[in-house]
Amino acid sequence: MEISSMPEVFGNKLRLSVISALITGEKSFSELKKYTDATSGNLGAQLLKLEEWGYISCKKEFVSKKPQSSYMLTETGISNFKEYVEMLEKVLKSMEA
Amino acid sequence: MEISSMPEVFGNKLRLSVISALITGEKSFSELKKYTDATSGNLGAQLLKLEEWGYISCKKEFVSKKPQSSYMLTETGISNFKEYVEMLEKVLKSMEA
DNA sequence: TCCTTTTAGTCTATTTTATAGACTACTCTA
DNA sequence: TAGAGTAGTCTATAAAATAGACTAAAAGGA
Repeated sequence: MEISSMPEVFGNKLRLSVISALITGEKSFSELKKYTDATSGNLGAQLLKLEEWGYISCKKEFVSKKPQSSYMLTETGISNFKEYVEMLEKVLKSMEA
Repeated sequence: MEISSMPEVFGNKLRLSVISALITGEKSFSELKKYTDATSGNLGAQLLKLEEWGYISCKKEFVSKKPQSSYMLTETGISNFKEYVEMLEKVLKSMEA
């Protein structure tokens, strides 16, 4: 991956926080809100983008009649994140060389 | 470094491109312009921010009566970039665990 | 029954940031 | 004297992020 083709998705702190939160497993809207300390509006907007870009998916269920949303990273999301980190590692190494 | 305290500087593709270009050595305004394919206005604005945040420094000289600008990463810039990459590596590893 | 809490958002207005490109300024070369 | 190269600045516009008021539906307690 070239830095010039870096996906837009990584250019935002909140989106990176969400990715970071979900990499260890699925989380609900409320859990993400606590973890990222974001407002509902902003979190909702960034989750929508992440979903549109195919980085996360969302499962909505009712558990004992309570709504239970569950956000998780997709395979695409994980592999693109890996690629991004590897690209940055390469940049760093190009200095050491 | 916590992802929540990720510096704003890394949240922009052009700024990351500039850092990536300078990590192998100093470059002029024109060289950065070619490398990043940015417009003058945008490049100028982002260079100013990078300088204000202490990530780059600029040396201006006249070499055989031609202006010769020379942008380079500061120690702070390099170490903060390292920290950023290392933070992302940790996030990735937390998944593999 | 009515009020509050929990869960999960949406919607819109505002603020912030990024971006393009016209313009300035100086020097050298043809 | 008219470009071309170097190095930007300035301003208007566009795009993005952000806050927070608002909606909705069910549970649980007074």
